[in-house]
Formats: sequence, structure tokens, C-alpha cells
Amino acid sequence: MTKDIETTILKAASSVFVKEGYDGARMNVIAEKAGINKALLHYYFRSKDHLFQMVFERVMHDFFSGLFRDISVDTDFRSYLENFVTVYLNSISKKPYVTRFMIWELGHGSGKVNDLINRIMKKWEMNEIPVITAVRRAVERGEIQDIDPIHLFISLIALCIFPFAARPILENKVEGLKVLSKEFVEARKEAIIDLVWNGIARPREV
Amino acid sequence: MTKDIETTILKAASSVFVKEGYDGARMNVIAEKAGINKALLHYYFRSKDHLFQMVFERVMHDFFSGLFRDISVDTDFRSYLENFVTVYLNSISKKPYVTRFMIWELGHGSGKVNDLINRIMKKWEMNEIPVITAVRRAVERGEIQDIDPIHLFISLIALCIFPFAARPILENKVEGLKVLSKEFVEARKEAIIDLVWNGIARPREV
DNA sequence: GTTAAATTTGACTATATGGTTAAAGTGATT
DNA sequence: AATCACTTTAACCATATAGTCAAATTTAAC
Repeated sequence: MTKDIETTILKAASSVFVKEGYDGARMNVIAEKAGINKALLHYYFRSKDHLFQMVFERVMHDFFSGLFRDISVDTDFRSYLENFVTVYLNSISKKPYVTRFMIWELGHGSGKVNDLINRIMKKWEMNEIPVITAVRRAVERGEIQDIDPIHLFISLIALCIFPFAARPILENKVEGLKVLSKEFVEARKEAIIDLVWNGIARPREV
Repeated sequence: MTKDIETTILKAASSVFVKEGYDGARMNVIAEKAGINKALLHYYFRSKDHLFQMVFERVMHDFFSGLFRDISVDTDFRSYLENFVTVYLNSISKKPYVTRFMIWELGHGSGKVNDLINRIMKKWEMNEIPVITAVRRAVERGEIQDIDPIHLFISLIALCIFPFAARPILENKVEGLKVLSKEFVEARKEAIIDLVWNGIARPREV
């Protein structure tokens, strides 16, 4: 039952890394949590670095490959937008620890995430980020205004991921806000789609 | 010249903490950079923790108090929006290391930032985040649609800060993108204001 | 110019922690 | 039951690094 103990370790390591960060994580804590001792940890995963690599890879690959699969549909842009936002928010709210890893990465040069994204894109034979392609096409088709695809791409990701990344601050400052609650996530979907599609200027509404 | 050497140390510490993060930073490197030795560092700033606290406080207080001052104007919402985006992007692009500290904080419970924001708000006698107030009023005045102020607040911050936070990833994936360049910052301002105000839907444009 | 206080240093300590090792246990295969 | 590979452990090691300290040096006060 080698497979079993390895996944046990990976899960234990995952939870510790998410909670404490890479530097904060202690190998003996991980071992303890996995019900084994430190030497065994090094027997299965050569080093802390290597173990982290495995955990990180597993979590991120899982997340991104699912995401890339689900947003690569070719429809009219309004539907694309709705699908993108829904998929992104569902994914991230189901696995909020992904943002923890993202944040850790951003503080450490982001090499791993960049590699990972490049690998996935190569595997799926994309030579451009799908959102950017979708925006470009929508503009060409005249479905939406002449928007810079890169800025819209940045904006979409920002609108989706930010509440989860900044959760500790938001929940402290906004009374009663629960970012991970189903209510918030649903409201957020609508808010984003509405904002992006319609803006806030008054006239359009009546 | 005590004051002088203290600020010298703070600057050196600041640059090291920004580059290496708290855990990555080494006291002897900071000392070296400040042109003194380790013992002196502890003579002036009791401990690493304490030193970091000082640096963090200085940087963040500087940033936030400037920001809060400059966005607390009461005008029509279109002007408010333009001013907010301009001020935010100018501030953050001038001091990109602030995002590093933010990111560090997000990975460590965010207690310090929360305290700081609370302190500043108390000092300025705010009992609500100014953006939220501004949105609420604009809705009441009928200047903009009936938007949830909290979501718009979240969206605005997200749109502004995200490119700087995710800079390493964005610059890797988007050929030639230089987030800190004047051109990008200016383009970003326009993109945000335009998106928020008008959305992307086709009809309005002609 | 002597004394005292503040400042500065090199050398040291304590400790946390990632990693190693040698020996022992376990179980399948013959 | 002997062999052999795989698994597990307790005890140990090496090292990085925050923090200390007693002595030396500079500065200020009289």
C-alpha cells in the first residue's frame, strides 16, 4: 500500500503548507500529521523542496487543467463571459487553498506557476491565453466594442480572483461578509457579469 | 546622528525585506547593506520581528494615509471614479514594493494591515470605507445604476491592484508587457474607467 | 584631560530544523 | 526457513542564523 501512504503524506503536507506557507511549514509537523516520522518523509520525498514541489504541482495542475478545459469553448461572447465567470468562481471557491499557493508563488518569483501554465498550454496546443483569443474574436465579429483584449483579460481574472485572495482583509473590513459562502459567490458572479457587460453608467437601464 | 543611521537601517531593511520576504531576509545582509554589523542592528531594533514591524508600518502607513487622503473627495461619481483610479494607479506604480508587503501580509493572516487600516480610518473619523460611501451616495442621487456598493468597491480595488500583484505572471505570459511602464499604467487607467463606466456590450457605442 | 555615557565591534552562544544513517522489522518469493 | 527487497525507526549530525556580551572606541560634559 505504498500509494496509500504517499497520498496520505501529500494530503498532510498540503494542509500544512497551505496553513503555514513554505517557510513556516515544519517537516516533523507534516510527518506527525501523516502518522509517520521524519526519516520516512525523506524516504518517500527526498527533501522539503521536493515534497513541496509535488504538493504544489498536484494542486495547481489539478486546478489549472480543469479551468483551461472548461473555459475553452467557442460561443458568442456573452455566453463565454457567463461561462468563464461561473467556472472560475466555482473552481476557486471550491478550492480556496489554491489562492494561498498563488500568493506564495507571487512572493517567490512565480517560476513554478509560469512553468506550469506553459506546460499546460503546450499540452493543449494553445499559443495564446484562451480568454485573449476569445476577446479578440468577439471584437472582430463586432459582438463587443473595440476593447484591448489584454486589459479585458487582466480585468476578468482580477474581478474573479481578488475577493478570494484578499479575503482576510475584506472580511475584516466588511461587516458580515463571508467570501466563501454560496450567497456571496453567486452574487459575485452576477456582479461581475453585469459590470463587465453593462458598466455602471445610468442611461442604459430603463 | 542617530536619526540618520536609523533611517539608513530602515531603508536597507526595507529593500531586503521587499526582495527576500520576511523569512528570506537575513539580519546580517541587512546590517551589511546598512554598513554596520549585526549587533548594532539589535542595538537599534530589538529583534528581526521588531525591525520588520517598523519597516512595515512606515511603508504601509505612508501608502495608505496618502491614498485615503486623496480619494476622500465628494464630487459626481464619474469624477470620483476617474480620480480614484488615477490616484490608486499612480500610488501603486510609484511604490510597487507595497504590493510585496500586501502579498506577504495576505499569507500571514493580514492582522497588521487590518490594524493599520482601522487606525487610519479612526484617525480620519471614517466609519465606512470611503469608496463604499461614494457609491452608495451616487446610487441614491441616481447618478449610476442600482449597484451593490460592496461589489463595486471590491471590483475597483481588484481592477487597480491586480496587475501589480500578479506582475511576474502577467509579464511572463504576455509578450512585451511592462506593468510598471508609464504607457501601461496610463492605458490601464483608461481601460478601467471605460470598463466600469460603460461595460463592453456593443449597442451603446455609435 | 578626566570621567562618564553612548556607540560600535568581533567573537561567541543557543537553538531550531532539514537532513542522514545504521540497524531493525516486515513480508513476499523461492 | 533462507533470501532479499522494501519499509520503518530512534538517534544523530550539520548548519544556518537570530540573538548576546564584554570589551573597545568614540563622543560629550565638566
